[in-house]
Amino acid sequence: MRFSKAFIPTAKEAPSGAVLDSHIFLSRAGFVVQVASGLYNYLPLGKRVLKKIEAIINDEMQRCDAQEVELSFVTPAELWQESGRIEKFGKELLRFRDRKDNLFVLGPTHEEMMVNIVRNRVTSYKQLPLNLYQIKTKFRDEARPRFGLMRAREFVMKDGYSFHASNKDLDREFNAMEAAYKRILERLGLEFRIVEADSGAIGGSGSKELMVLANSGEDTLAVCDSCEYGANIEAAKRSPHREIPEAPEAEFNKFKTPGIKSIEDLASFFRVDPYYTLKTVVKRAIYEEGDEIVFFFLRGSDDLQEVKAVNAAGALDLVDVSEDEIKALGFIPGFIGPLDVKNVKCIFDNDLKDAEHMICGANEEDFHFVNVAMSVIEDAQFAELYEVKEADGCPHCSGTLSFTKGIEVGHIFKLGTTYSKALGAEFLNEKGQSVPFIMGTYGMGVSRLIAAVIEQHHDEKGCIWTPATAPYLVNVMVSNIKDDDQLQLGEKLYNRLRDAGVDVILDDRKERFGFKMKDAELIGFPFTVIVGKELQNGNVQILHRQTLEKSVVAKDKVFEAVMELIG
RNA sequence: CGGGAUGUAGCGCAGUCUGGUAGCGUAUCACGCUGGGGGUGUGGUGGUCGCUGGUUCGAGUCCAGUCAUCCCGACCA
Repeated sequence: MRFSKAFIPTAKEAPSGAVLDSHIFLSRAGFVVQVASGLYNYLPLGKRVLKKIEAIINDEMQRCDAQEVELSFVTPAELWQESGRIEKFGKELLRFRDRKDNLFVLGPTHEEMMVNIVRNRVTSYKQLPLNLYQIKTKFRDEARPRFGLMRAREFVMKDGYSFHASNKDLDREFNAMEAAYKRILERLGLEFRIVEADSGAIGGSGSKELMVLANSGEDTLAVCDSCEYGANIEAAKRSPHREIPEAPEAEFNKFKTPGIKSIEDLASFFRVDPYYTLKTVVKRAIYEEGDEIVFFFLRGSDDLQEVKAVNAAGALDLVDVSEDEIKALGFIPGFIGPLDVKNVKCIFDNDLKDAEHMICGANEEDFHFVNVAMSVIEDAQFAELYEVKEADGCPHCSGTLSFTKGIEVGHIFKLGTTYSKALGAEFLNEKGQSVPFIMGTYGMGVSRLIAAVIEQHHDEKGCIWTPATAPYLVNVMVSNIKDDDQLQLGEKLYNRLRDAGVDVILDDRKERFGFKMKDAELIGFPFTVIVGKELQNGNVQILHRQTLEKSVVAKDKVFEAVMELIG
C-alpha cells in the first residue's frame, strides 16, 4: 500500500472524552472512529489488525480440530426464552420485532444458538467430541460503555463451544483450549496471566480468565510471587492464617460498649486484634422471585467479597440495606451478632468454623458479648466470603499474594449440562441412554485484544504494535519525494519487500520529514526504513519503534537487513 | 439505573455570568518559498451555535423541556 493513496486519517488531538491511552492512540492514528456510544467503525488500519488477530486465532483453532462456523447475528427470542436467559440477561439483550411481529434479539453470546445447531443433528456418542466456534460481532446493550474498544456495545468475539460424552473428555478439551489460548496470546506478543475466576451469570465451573496485564485493566488479580497461582479477586483464595494473633483471655460475658459500632472501635476498646471480632455485613439478596435480608458474618480482619457472597446466598444480586430497614427488623446497626437470630438468614465465612474467643454484637444497643465460640451456633451455614488482601499467603505454595490489574481478554469454562438440559439437547451413550451433552465454552474478545495490545504497548508518542499485530510490519519512508534518488530507492525497496510477501507500506506523501516521522511513530509500525539524507553516504536508516533507536544500513543491504529483522 | 459535566466549522476549544452582525487553533483548497522532527507567506472554503418551545424589539447567551455524548458509581459471557 502507498501512503499517498491510503485512507489513514491521523490527528494531532484526541477525541474529547477519551481517557484511555489505547482509545486516544487508536483514534488519533486512524484505526477506529466512534459512531455512537459503544459503537465503532474500523478504518483500514483497524481492520487489518482485526484480521491479523483473527488469523492467529483461526490457525490455533485448526490445530485443535475446532471447526469454524458462522451463526446468524439476529437470533429468535424463543431460544432465549427456552434457556431462561431472556430475563437473566435483562436489558443487555437488544430486542426488536420483525415485520411479522416476531421477537428477536441481537446475539450477545451464542450458547443457545450453538446448542440449537447440534441438537437433533448430533445424536450419538460416536459423533463426539465436537468443538465449534465462530468469530463474529456481538451486541450487548451495556449500561455504560466506555474506554473505547475496551468496553463497547458492539464488539468482535471469538466464541467456541465444545460437546462431550463425558466429564473426562471435557477436561481434556478444556486443557487443550487453555493451551491454545495461551499460544494465541504468546503469538500476539502479550504479557498475560491465566487466573481462576467466578463463572458469572452464564453458570458452570472450572472457570478461568485470560488476563492481559495492564494498569488500566478493570479487573483486580491476586497473583502469587513464587508459583503460577493467580485468581480474579472475585474468586481468589488464600492459605490458612500463618500467624494467628494471641487470643484474648476472658470469660463469656456481656459487656457494655456504649457507642462502639465499628470493628476498629471495638478492637481498640477491648484491646484485641480485629481477628477476634465478628463483622456483620447486612445485604438484601435479590432472587428471581422475591428478596430477603441476609447477615454475612466474617472476622473483623476480613472484608466481604460480594461475588462470593452472591454465590453463597444463591442470589442474583445483593443490594445495600439502610439502617432504618435494619431497625425495622428489630436489630441495632453496630451491635448485630449471630446469637439468637431468628427469621434472618445468616451465612458465616469458612474461616469462622471452630472460631473461639470472639467478640460479637449482643443484638442489644450498646452491648457486645466476649469470648463467644462459633460452635454454639446451631446449623450454621458456612461459605467462603472473605476477600483476599495483599500479602495474604498463596493457597498453593508458601509464596505471598500481591495485586495487579488485568484486562480480561478471554474466559473459558466448563458449562456441564446447563444449556443442553435447558434446551433438551441429548445424545445416546454407549448404554443406549439418552443424556444431555456435557459442554465447555471458550470466549476471546478479539476487538478488546486490539485495545489490550496498545494498553500494554505504547509510549507518549503513540502505538507500538507487536510484530504479529502490526497493520504493516515495515514502513518505507521517502524523506523527500522530490529527491529522485530517494524516491527510486524507496520504490525499489517497497516493491522488493512486497514481492517477498512482507506487509509493507510506502510513505510517498508530499510531506516534510518531521510530519512523516510523527505519523510513523503515532501509528506504530514496528520498523520504518528512512530513505533520506543518509543516502548521500550510501546509507539508509531503520527506526525501531519499540526503542526509537535508528540504525544505519548500507543501501545495498537494506532488503536483507529488513528481512532479518522481521525474521 | 443513581450522581456529575458537556453539546459552537471535519477535529480540539473560547465566547454564555452581564442578550446587540460567529471567534481561535488545527485540518482543508489555490499559489509561492522550504525540505531531517507535525515548516512558512498570501488569499480562500467551511457554522440554521444538539433539538423543540418560551421570554424579548433582538437569544449561541435568559427560561422550560428533550435528545446525545463523556466522567464517577452500580452493572458487566
